Amino acid sequence: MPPAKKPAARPYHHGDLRRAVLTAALDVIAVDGPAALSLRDLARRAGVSHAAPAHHFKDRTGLLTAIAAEGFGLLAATLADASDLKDAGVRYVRFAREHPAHFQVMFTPQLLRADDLELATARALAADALRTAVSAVRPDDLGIDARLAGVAAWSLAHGFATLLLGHNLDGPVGDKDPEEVFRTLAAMLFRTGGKPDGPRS
Amino acid sequence: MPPAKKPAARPYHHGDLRRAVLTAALDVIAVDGPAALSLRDLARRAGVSHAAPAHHFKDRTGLLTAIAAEGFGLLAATLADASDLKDAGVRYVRFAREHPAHFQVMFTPQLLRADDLELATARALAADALRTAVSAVRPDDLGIDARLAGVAAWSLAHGFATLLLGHNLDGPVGDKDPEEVFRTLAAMLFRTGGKPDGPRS
DNA sequence: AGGCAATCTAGGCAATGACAAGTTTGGCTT
DNA sequence: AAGCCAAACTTGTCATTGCCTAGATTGCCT
Repeated sequence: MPPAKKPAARPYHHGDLRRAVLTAALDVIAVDGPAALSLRDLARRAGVSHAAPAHHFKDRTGLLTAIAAEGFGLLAATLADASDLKDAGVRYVRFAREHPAHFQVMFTPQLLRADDLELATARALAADALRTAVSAVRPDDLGIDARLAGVAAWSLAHGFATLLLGHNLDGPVGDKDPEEVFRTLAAMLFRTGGKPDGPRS
Repeated sequence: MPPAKKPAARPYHHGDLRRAVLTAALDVIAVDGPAALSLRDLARRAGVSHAAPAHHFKDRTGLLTAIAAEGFGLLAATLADASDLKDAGVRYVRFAREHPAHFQVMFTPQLLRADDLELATARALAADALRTAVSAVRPDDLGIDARLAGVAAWSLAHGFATLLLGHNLDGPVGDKDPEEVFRTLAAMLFRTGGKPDGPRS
C-alpha cells in the first residue's frame, strides 16, 4: 500500500485553515448575520478541533476584525480604478452586493477591535481611494466644497447599499437593476446628466 | 405610620418589568451594540430572576423585535409632521441620533422576527409617513418620478445617519452640527436652495 | 371571599467563548 | 542528515448564556 496516498484522512495540519475559516464565516454572515457566527461551528465545518480557529484569529472579535480589514482592502482596490465620483459610487454599491458579509462587518464597529493595525491600515487605504475620487469633482460644479460633495456621495451610496442589503428597497426598486437605479440617483445629486431623462428646462 | 411605605423590598411583581427591560436593553445596545445584549444581564439590572424577561418577550429575538417595532412607531410619529421631504430627511437623521439603539435594531433584519405583526404594522406606518413626505415633492421638479426621489432622499438620509452613528464622519464633518450638514446635502439633491449657495444656471 | 390568569422564581440542559496544557509537524540550522 | 524549535492543531475545562419546564406568588375580577 502506497503510504503517499495521503487521502482526505485529515492531516494534522489543515493546509489553509485561516482562509477556510474566513470563507465559512463569510458564508454564515451573508445568510444569517454576524450574530449567528460561532467559532465552534466554523471549526466543525473546516473539520478541525473546536479551538483551532482561535490560533489564527485569537477570538471572535479577531475573526471579525480580520474580515473587516480584508473588506476595506477589497473596497480600496475596487475604488482605485474608478473614473469619477459617480463611478466610485456605482462601484461602492456593487461591492456591497458582491461582498455583503464584508460590508456588514466593516460598518459594525461594535464587533471590531478598534485599535487593530491591519484594520486601520486597510481603512486608511479605502479612505484614500475615496478621497481621490472626490478630488476629481470640479469644485465649482455645484458651488460647494469637495469635502461636502464627498460626504454626500458617500452617504447616498452607503445608504442605498445598506437599504438594498436589508431588503428595504424591494418594493420601490423591484426587479430593476440596482446599479442602474443608483446611476439615476447619482445623476440627481450631481446634475451632470447620467440618464437620458426627460425635458431639461 | 403609613402602610403605603412600599419599600424597595422587591415586591414579587416588578410593576413595569417590560418597560424596565426595554430601557435597559436600549442602554446596552446604544453603547455596545445588539450583540452585547444578554437577557440574564437585563434581568439582573431589573432585579428579577433570570427567566422573568422571557415572559414578556418570549426570547431574545422577541425583545429585539419589540424594540424595532417601537422604533418604527417613534419614527412614524416623527415623520408625520414633516413639512416637506427635506424636513423629513432632517427628522430622520435626528431620530437616528436620538434613538441610536432603536435605529440600529430596526435595520438589522437578521435579529428580528420577520413575521411579527406589531413590527409589520409599525413598519407600514413609517413607510406611509415617508410616502406622504415624498408625495409633497413636485414631480416635475427634477424630471424624475416621485418614487425615485423618495429612494434618493431615503438613501441619503439613511446613509448619512448610519455613517454618523458609526463615527465614520467624525473627520469630514468634525464638530459641525450634523443636522445643518445634512441640510446642505439635501439641498444638493433637491436643487431648491437650502443653503445660500452659488449661481443657479 | 373565591378563583383565575398573569407575573415571577427555581432548576436544569445543551451550546458557546475563552483559556490552559499537551501533541504533532514542517522547516531551518548546524 | 540529525536535531530542534516554533507554529499549527487537539483535548479538556470553566463560566456564561439562551431556552425549556415546573412551581410559587399576587393582583384582579366576579
